[in-house]
Amino acid sequence: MVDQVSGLEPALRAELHELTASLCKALNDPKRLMLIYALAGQSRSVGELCTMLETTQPNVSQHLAMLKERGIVDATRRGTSIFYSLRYPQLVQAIDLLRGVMADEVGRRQDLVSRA
Amino acid sequence: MVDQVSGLEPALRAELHELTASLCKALNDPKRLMLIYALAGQSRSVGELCTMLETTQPNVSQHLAMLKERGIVDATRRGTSIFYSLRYPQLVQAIDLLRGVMADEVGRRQDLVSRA
DNA sequence: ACAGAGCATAAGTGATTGCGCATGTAGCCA
DNA sequence: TGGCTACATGCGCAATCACTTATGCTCTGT
Repeated sequence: MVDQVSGLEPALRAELHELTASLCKALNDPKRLMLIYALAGQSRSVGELCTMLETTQPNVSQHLAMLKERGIVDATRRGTSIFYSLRYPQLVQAIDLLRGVMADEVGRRQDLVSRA
Repeated sequence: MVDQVSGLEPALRAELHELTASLCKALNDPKRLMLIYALAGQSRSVGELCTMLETTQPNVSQHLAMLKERGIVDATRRGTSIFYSLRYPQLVQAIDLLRGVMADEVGRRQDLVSRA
């Protein structure tokens, strides 16, 4: 896929990077990542998510609204509650891959420290 | 890995999400994504990157500094130039995975539009 | 030592972000 | 209908962001 990207017109390539950056922007907040992992495998109501994240209800709703805008998450009403679910479960795998890179880097830094 | 995450103490889990979010923050800018893809497979000088990104030299330097802080990128001096390279080539694969999710979502939205 | 090339850094600015607080809205039950 | 629960939304604030302009630093060649 890298070769496909480098073969694109600069304008198209920039647009693609813009889209990808928009997705990454949804992932650049710890609480949103917690939300995504909380929704991995099962849908949950806003109240449940508030308890899990230990934060206020408006705060959770705002983050959920952003994830919904980007199509990352789906909302369904059941009674008075609204249940959210992940639209793309593969997203969790992608984040895990990023986390793997991060783990390597953390290990490298600890090596540097212990060697000092 | 999801199960490993969900088995962690809440505090540790939050810290891990903080680290991952820090990495995502490095990816949430189109120009930084372009930098990463420009460095995929070969190292490049700041001047080269300025030409490729069509932006000013301080701008590129600032983005590179941020990527370097997070250990995403390495810098080596050769003469008067400084060459940057990707420290974790797997990062590109991870971004490609994210891009795949994005492509699915774009297709879904186009379906919605054409159906209206 | 000096001039210039290549890059980093500092300061200032407008725009965006996450958050708390207050309020609005939709469904359930008496 | 009224009141309650569950959630969404609007507003204001402090913090952060990306960018431009100006300046500093580090090498190389003379």
